[in-house]
Amino acid sequence: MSSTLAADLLPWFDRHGRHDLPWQAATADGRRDAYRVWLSEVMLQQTQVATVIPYFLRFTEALPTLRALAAAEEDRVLALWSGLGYYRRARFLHRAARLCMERHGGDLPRDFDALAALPGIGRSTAGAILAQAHGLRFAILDGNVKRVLTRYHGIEGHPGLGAVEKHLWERADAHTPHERVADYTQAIMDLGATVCVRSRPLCLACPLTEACVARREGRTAQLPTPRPGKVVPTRATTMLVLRDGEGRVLLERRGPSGVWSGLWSLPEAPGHEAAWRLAQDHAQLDDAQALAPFVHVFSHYRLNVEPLLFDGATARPAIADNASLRWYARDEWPSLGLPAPVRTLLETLAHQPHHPP
DNA sequence: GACACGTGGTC
DNA sequence: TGACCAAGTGT
Repeated sequence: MSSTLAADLLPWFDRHGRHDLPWQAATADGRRDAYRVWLSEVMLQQTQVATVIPYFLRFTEALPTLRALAAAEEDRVLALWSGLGYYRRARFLHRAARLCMERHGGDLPRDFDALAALPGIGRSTAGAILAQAHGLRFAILDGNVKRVLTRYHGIEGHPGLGAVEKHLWERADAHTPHERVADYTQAIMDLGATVCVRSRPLCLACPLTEACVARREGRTAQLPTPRPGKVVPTRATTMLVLRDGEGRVLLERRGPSGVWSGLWSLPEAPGHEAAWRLAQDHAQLDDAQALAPFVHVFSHYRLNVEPLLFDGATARPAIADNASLRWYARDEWPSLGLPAPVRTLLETLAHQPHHPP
């Protein structure tokens, strides 16, 4: 298929695109570091640029190369990811780095199939890495591209549906030019992020406005077709804050599956009674204090959390401090992979200690 | 194909 | 305020 989309888009990109994102820095040979491109693409999965930038800077400062990432402990990787969400991405990233050391001589492969075979790298991320780092002609199809293309072509149906997505991949591939592929993929994402935004797109500033079906037919507000709504369930849990006389808190490493997998979190129980029983397994205590309950919203359910503070606990050392259950002092918290609400809760508590009810 | 998987911003 | 969802992938 012949297309003027790329030809219309690239001049706009040269003037209005984003050219100074931290992962765009060129190496000495004018290329981009594949490791940094990979890391940025994974961090950017389902996550916006403004959120990612500080995490990216911190991560690359701590682990500047694929080799350094592969050599790092998983706990360290999760600590660097802490607060960014979708923690499985970090575990996949780490595992993939080690696979690259074993299988690919310490580099990311430049072959699409080998790249997409690595954990956490799907079709779009593999295409982005090959295009951005190596200038190879591969299409991407992320949320930005889906939004631009559904409007540009007037494509109905939720982009997450298989048939719609298949159609979009065909369009995405057809529009990908043979020259300036890295710039093109960045350009179409920039357009989606800054002009063809979800609500109130800036069509007057859009270089594609003349050929855009949604614009011509007045359907920009209806496209892309929203996700079919569904009711999210609500769950409840009691989180135990066991704190000893020195301000150390008992944390538990979560299992390999489910939410917050691999992260250090507070021990949980189904209710206050069970919480008391669990607490007494780990420490000698005299009293508990109910802290302010809060709601944490995940993508697929709401979690009502009732934190229960057991202060002045005396640890039973026979039980505590094994591989997945440890008392951690406050100055150790920054180096742990903690779920965002747990970090918030602990920091809030540390700032306001010893408040009787 | 449907669902699991985080968090924070927007309107 | 709450629904919606943002540079997706794996099961």
